[in-house]
Amino acid sequence: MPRFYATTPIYYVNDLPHIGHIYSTVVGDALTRFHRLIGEPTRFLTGTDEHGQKIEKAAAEQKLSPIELADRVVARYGQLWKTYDVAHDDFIRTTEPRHRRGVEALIARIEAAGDFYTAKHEGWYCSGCEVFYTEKELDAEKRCPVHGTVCSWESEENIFFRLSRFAEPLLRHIDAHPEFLRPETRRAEVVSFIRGGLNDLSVSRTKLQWGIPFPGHPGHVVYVWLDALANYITALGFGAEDDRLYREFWGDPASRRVHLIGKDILRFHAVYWPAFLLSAGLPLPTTVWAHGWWLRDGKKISKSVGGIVRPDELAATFGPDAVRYFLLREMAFGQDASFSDEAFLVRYNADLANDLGNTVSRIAALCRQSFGSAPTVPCGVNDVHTAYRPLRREWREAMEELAFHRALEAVWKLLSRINGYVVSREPWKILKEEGASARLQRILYSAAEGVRLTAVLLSPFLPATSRKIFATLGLPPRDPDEHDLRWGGLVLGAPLPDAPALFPRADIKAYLKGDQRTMEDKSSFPATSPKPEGTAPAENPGAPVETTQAVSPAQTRIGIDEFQKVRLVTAKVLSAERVPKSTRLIKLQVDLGTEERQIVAGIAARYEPEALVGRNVVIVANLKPAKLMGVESNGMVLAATVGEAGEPSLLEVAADVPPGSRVK
RNA sequence: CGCGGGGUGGAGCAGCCUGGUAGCUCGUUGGGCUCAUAACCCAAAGGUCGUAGGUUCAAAUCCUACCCCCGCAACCA
Repeated sequence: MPRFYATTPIYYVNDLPHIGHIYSTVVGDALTRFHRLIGEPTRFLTGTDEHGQKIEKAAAEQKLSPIELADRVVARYGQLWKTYDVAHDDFIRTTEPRHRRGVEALIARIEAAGDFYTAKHEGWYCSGCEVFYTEKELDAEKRCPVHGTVCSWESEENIFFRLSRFAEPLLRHIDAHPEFLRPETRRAEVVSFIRGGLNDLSVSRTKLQWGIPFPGHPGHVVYVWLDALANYITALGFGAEDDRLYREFWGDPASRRVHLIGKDILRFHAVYWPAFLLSAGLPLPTTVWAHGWWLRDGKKISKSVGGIVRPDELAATFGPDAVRYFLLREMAFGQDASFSDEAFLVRYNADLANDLGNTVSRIAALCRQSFGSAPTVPCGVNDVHTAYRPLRREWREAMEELAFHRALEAVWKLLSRINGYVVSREPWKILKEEGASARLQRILYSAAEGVRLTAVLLSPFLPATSRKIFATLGLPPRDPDEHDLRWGGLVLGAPLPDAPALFPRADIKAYLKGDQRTMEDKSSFPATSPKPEGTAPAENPGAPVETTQAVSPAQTRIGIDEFQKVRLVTAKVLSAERVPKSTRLIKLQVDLGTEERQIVAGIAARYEPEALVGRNVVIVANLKPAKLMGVESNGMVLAATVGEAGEPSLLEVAADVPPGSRVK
């Protein structure tokens, strides 16, 4: 029996979980639940990445040791996966001894293959990415392409991995295994990246302590990605005395090994990781599946606007299964999708309340009214049964392609057939006319059995709901197995408990209105904590969408002394012009009374330069100078940011206030 | 030539890899049903599949060029 192994990225613990993490994990959960359901020995792994500079830093900022910080975030993940009914078989932390042993074993093999060498490494280093960039990859200002922060020229003695050796083997592998990189567009991306040439990769660091000591090289710590990627096999016991799981789920050529990742970490999984494995002489993953990103209302959330909490709130109000459903149904797996409250609510009502919930309660009620129990006469030939088989195939084929949205569509077709069947047979009329006849028994058996099968097909996606439906039909509420996929699993004459509605209809208008209020309430205090320096959403493993869910609990107030460090003064705009080629920036000359200075402000979206001249504004006077688009800015003009788009609205000061007046 | 995504009935999307009657959901209209969560069922209206070429017996799908929109970054100090 072929084995199936799926992994999520391991999540970086400098940040609390957000919808991207939830998505990757729910996808992995649905996928592995499916494989378990069809009877394959299956393993699902998730975990956390706990080493690296950023963690050291983030921990220091919160006055914690790195491991304390990690423990906290891990606990949070634990709760979250429990809430979302995630049935992972293992949770790996890169700080665990078993992981370290495995990494050491992996490194030993690469070492033995002769793919490490030591050299002095100089280059442009981004502390955010923990990566050296080539001249070519940076712009004229030497800014990191991911973070946009300026990289520094660093020099250190490093251990290098001969990545360059693997360009050809990788291309050959990709070519020979169409299923290796999915979807197709990602594959093309990787091929062109490899064709562009691979540089050897520095795989050790001497600047930090928080990592796995590099074997045989005191003072060196293993590069976080080499460390992190190895989790996929260390969690299976690679390098341990008992490596049975490794041999079964990874070492066996017949096993399927699927990495689910966000498209932002494609390069690491499609190039570096396979290269490490090739060097070590180990099997490669069968598939690296890069999914898209969740966008908020069609756009990524602006950093300065502070985003709005959703998944948490929606899960609390409508249940985690509703969120799972939305995530899996709404995204065409592989592409980007948009998360909006309205879309969520529409799906919730139409699919979950009307189609699924109503059908379940409708059939259960019919049975209860007719027989006071489940039907007592089975039926093997009917429209529902006829519809079921092809739909089950459709469901299964979609799942094999990880097309969750299509698999769910197939399930909903079944629901539709059940409803159609019931309407055409009008069991309520039969009950009046002939009572609980054998005919009525057969009809309701067909419908109820259809509902049971719906619950089975649904179990990978909505495990809790599936169990509830089982209970409603008088069956033991458990996770189904492959035998349950066959027609005829209903228990005849089972007592039917009174069951509350699975998904009570939502009043969309009321919700959206009430929501507006909570949004405003929330914005009245700072919802986002300052991000660790150099951190951008894009570098988190998983699909990064920022929500304030990723907020640290520290909403500390500051003392007056701290506030007074900021020198706010009024100023009069002398002249204003657009910064060439820029869409948002305006260059201002302002009069501070005692001096004149140049400030660049990102307000062009709302203000015409001409309209600014002569205006009194409030500025931060003691801000470090910065260059924006090559133009120097010596201060910051204060403006309110309005709405999700963050439109600027300048602070007004009465015309008779002289320039240079202190604001406090 | 910065990177990426997209342009398919009123809205939101799938289909494109592996050419062969254009599909789903919501909405609209008409009808049915009254068991069920004002739910469910049936039917109808509604589409130059961004544009122009090309390949082909056949193109939403493959190729070429172009247009437009969006995200990211460059530019929120």
